[in-house]
Amino acid sequence: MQDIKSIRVFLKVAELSSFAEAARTLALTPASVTRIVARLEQDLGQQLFVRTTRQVALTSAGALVAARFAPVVEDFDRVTQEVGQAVRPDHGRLRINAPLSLGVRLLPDLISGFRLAYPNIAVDIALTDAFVDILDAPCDVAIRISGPPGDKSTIWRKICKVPRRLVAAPGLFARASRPSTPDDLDPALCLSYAADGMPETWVLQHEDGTKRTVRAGAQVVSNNGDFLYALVKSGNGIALLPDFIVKNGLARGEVEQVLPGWAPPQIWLTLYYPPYEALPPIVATFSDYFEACVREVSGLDFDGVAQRSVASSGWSKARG
Amino acid sequence: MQDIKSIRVFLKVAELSSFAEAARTLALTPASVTRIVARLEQDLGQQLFVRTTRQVALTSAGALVAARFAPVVEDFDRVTQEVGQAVRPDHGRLRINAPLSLGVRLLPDLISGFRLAYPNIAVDIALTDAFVDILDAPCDVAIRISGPPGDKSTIWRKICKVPRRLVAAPGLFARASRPSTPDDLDPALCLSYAADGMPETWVLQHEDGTKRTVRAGAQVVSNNGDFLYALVKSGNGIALLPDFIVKNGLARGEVEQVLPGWAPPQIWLTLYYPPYEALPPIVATFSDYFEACVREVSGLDFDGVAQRSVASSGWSKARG
DNA sequence: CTTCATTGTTGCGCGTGACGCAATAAGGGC
DNA sequence: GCCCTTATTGCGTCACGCGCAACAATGAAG
Repeated sequence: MQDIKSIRVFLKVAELSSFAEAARTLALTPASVTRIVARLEQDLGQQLFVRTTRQVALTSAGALVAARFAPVVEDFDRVTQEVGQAVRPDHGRLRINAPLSLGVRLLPDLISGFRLAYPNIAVDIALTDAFVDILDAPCDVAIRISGPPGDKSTIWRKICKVPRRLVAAPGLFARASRPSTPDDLDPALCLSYAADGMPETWVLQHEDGTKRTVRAGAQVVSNNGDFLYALVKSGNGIALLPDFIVKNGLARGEVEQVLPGWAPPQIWLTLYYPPYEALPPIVATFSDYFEACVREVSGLDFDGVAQRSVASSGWSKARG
Repeated sequence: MQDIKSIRVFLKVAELSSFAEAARTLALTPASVTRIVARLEQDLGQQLFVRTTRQVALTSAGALVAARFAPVVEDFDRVTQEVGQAVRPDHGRLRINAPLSLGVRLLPDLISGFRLAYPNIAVDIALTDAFVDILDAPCDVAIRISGPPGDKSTIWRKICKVPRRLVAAPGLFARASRPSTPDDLDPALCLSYAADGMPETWVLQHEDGTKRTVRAGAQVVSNNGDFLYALVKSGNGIALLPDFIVKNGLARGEVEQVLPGWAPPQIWLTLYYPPYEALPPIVATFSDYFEACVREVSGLDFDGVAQRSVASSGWSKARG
C-alpha cells in the first residue's frame, strides 16, 4: 500500500459508487478494479466498500479513507502539474554564482534587464571570490574569470576575453626603479590574485613574440581584485588586474600601466555549469541572454567576438 | 510517474546527497536507485540531480521538486498511519439508522452510555421511519423492529422479542361494539403501521391455538407508531402497537387492550448490517453493547433471552 | 605518479506482480 | 421466469522491477 494508484482507483469507485463505471472511466477492466480495491482493503485491514452486484456503498472506514486521501491525491496531482510546468524556459528559478568584483560591476544592470525580460524566473545570486566547487555550491551556473578551464566534471562556455594589464601607482616608482622588462620586476612588489592561495605565474609576451615568466611574490595575495587595486593605488606594489577594475583609476591617474609593451596571458569571462546531461532550458535562456548582454556592457574589451568553447554543438563536457 | 515510491527514493537521495547511501537506507541496490531517479527525470522531463561519481547535488528543478513533494509525501504517510490506526475497535465512526419511535425512547440513554464507554467512537444517528435500503443509506448498522427478515444482501442479528398488543381508547366502544373475537374486528377501524404503505395483515393466535387472520384497513396507514397511538387515543380506531409505546397510556387508562386472549405475531428487535465480509470491529463493539444494554432497558419485555439469528458463528448472511 | 577504494551507471537474467480474457454467481427489471 | 448488468475469480501471458556483475570515473592514499 505504498502506491498512489490504488488510492486513485479506490477514490474513483467511491465517487461513482460502481466498480464497473470506475473501470470504464479509468480504462481498466472490472477485474482489475476489484483486485486493486480488494488488495487495498487487505493492506488497510478493513473493508472499504459493502457491495452487492447492484449496489456499492462506502463503509465508515471507507468514508474515512476517502475523506483523508482525497485531498492528498489532489495535492499530489497539483504538485505534479506544477512541477511539470517547470520545464518552460521562462519559468522557474536560477541560481547564479559569481565573483564579487565582477558581480557588483556587471550583474546589477544585467540581472535587472534579465528580470525585465523574464519576470517569471526567480534569481538567486551568490557573490563570492572563493573558488568553490560548482557541485558544492548549490548553483546552476557560475560566472568566472579564468584561464583555460582546469576543472573536471564541469561544462564551460567562453564568453569573451577579459583584457588585463599590469598597473602600479605613480608614487611607487619614486622609491623603486621603473621596470622596463619583466626581468626588472621585483617579485616582492608583485601582488598576486589567487583564489586558491597559490600566487600567479605571469607569462608576459612582448610585441615581438618574446616571452618572459614572472612568479608573483607570495608576500601579498588576495582573492579580491578590488582589494588588490586598493593596495596598488596606495603604492604597495604591482598587480595584474582586469581593465574593468583599473579603467577608472587609469583615467584619473591614480595608477598607471606597467610594461605596456608586454601582454599578459589571455583570460576569459566564462560560464561554468555543473555536469548537466543536457543544459536546462532556464540555464540556456540565461546563458544566451548573458552572452548577448555582455557585448553591450562597457568596461570590458569585446574586440573578440564571443565564442563558445569546443564542441561542435557549442557545448563542451569535461566528463568523458 | 504516478507512483509515490519514485518520489520517496528521489527525496532520500536528495536528503543524503548520495545514491549509494540512499540505496543502503532504503534496502535497495544502487542500480535500482539510479534507474528510479533516471526514470523520474525522464518522466518529469528535467534533470533533478547533477552527479559525478563523487558528488551529487540538486538542480534548481530538483530542489523545486523536492520542496514541493516532500510535504505531500509527508501528508501521505501521516494519513496512511492515521487510517491504519482506524482498525482499533474503540476508535472511529459509527453510523446508526433507527426508526423514530424506537430511537427517541431507547437510543438517548443507550448512546449516552455507549459514548461514556467508548468516548473515541463518533456516532452518527439517523432516525427515520422510512424503510430505507441499508445500502442506500450510508449507515453501518440499522436498528429495526420487524418480522422475519425479508431483505436480501443483508446480515441481521435478532436481539429480543418486542411484545405488542391491540389497543383502543375506551371511548371507542361507546359508539362501536367491543370485539370478542378477531372476526368482530371492523377493518375500517383497524389502523395499520406500514413502512412501505402496505397495510399489515394481523395473524392473531388464541391461547388455545386457534388462528385468525385480519387484514387491517387501508383507511389510515402510517409509518410512525406514535402517530398511530395519538389516533388511537383520540378514539379513531384500533392499532397493533409495541408495548413500549402504549405502556404509559395503558397505565393511565388512556387506552385499553383489545382481544387480550389473542396474541399478535411475534416481531423482533433486530440489528441489520450491510453485506459485510466480516463485521467491522467498531460495529461489533456497538452490537455487543447494544445487546447487553437492551436487556436492562425498561419498556421492552425481555423474557426471551436475546438470541442470535441463524448461523453457528452467530452471524447470518443472506447473500449466499 | 601509481594504486586503490568508492561511486554512479549499464547490460543481463530472472522472478514476481499486474493486467486482460473468460466463466460464474447474484441481483434487479421486465 | 427471462435477461441484462455487475462483482468476483481462475487462468495465462507479459512486462516491469529488481539483483548481480561488470565498467567508467573520481578522489584519496602511499
